[in-house]
Amino acid sequence: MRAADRAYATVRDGILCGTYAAGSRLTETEVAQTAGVSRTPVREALRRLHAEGLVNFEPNHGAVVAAFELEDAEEIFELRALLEPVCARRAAERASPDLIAELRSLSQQQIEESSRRAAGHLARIGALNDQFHRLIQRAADSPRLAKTLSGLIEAPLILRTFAQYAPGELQRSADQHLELVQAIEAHDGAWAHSIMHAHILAGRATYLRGRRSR
Amino acid sequence: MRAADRAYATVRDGILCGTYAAGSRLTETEVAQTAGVSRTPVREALRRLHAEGLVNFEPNHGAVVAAFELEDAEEIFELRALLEPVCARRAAERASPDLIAELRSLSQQQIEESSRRAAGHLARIGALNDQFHRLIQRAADSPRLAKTLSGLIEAPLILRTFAQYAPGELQRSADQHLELVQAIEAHDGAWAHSIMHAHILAGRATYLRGRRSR
DNA sequence: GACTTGCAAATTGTATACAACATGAGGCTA
DNA sequence: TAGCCTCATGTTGTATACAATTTGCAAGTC
Repeated sequence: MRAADRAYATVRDGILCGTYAAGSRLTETEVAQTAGVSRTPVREALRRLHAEGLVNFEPNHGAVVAAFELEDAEEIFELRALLEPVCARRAAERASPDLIAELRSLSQQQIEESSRRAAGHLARIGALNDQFHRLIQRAADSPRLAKTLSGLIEAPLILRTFAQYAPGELQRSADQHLELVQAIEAHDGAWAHSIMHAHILAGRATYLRGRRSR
Repeated sequence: MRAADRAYATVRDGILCGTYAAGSRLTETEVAQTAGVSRTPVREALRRLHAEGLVNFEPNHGAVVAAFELEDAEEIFELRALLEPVCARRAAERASPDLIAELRSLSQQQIEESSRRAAGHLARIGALNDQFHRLIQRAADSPRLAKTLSGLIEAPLILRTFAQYAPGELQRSADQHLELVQAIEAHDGAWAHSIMHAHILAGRATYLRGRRSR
């Protein structure tokens, strides 16, 4: 693994896990020591994270961990509600049987986890959810769409902290994934578009409710 | 100006002007010598250009200038047709009188240039067009939307080479800009959305026709 | 004659040393 | 005492030296 990748992973994980709090400074030297590399690859990693919106640069003051306000969350959900349905429609028009099978498997695992609710099910569901959405992106076969969305998917990993699922919401989310698989299998772009749109808006509502209750 | 910025500008201009042809390699040493800086800022510049989609990295083989195929153009127009209308709608809901005045000024200059057709009018119109679209983005006040679109606006600067305007198309484009200003001034989001959508699709048609005629 | 293996050149990746710049504290002066 | 100036410190920005990896070519062998 390249040193730049190690530095990138170190900082990214630190941000997503909350080790690096929003607003805290990331000096190159400190990150370099933490990751066990020199400053050069650290600079590359920080620039990459900046491009992804996870850190900001204050001029001549280095990098700070990006803070996500309510406004940012609204913006992110608005863009996802716009782009992911298009992704789903393209996926419905293009997906191969193999890929559909994989999607189905993911959504069925998610349904199981959602009904069993065994220890650590939230983390596992989160991972399954990510995999599902990324697979849809791959099926959409649009590099620029995928790149745009990846910057919007990263952030929710932070936002997720806020999500407090009401009874039934986990189940609904999993059910929507399954319905999306059916729409894609039927190569029905409009159906896929609609259900994905509803899915994102439902997620938005869950997030906002969770946030208000703090 | 920082060395990294100089390196960035050097390569970017080279790509947009066609000095660096699509597919050609960009070795760090060569770029460093051309820009008159060391390799370190060149690396940063190339990474930035990669994030913007203007260059690609072949593993352990350095950077190559990105090539834009018909497929890429289709993808870019599809995304612009999706995002720029939303931008216009947001602008209509938010724009200040000052900003509207600026937009009006730009579109009127464009109308003049389009009817006079003096020497070099195509270049000037291109610049005015860019300014106009970027100003709409600023009015939309959505950093992530702007960032996403900037990566899609860069590419058309290359694609523009293909554009061959039929008589009246320049005039129509300028007229659409003016109508957009009116929609924004009326704070009519739906109107702004519609006219921008038509505007992008018209641009797409012009591009595709120009491309086919080669 | 074709394939493999080893070497050399070139290029990227990394580390470190140095320069420039901004910042903040402390003392000096009015 | 308030304001300003100076200097020390820390951080980023840049250059360069070095390491590691790859690629193409050539020579040797089967």
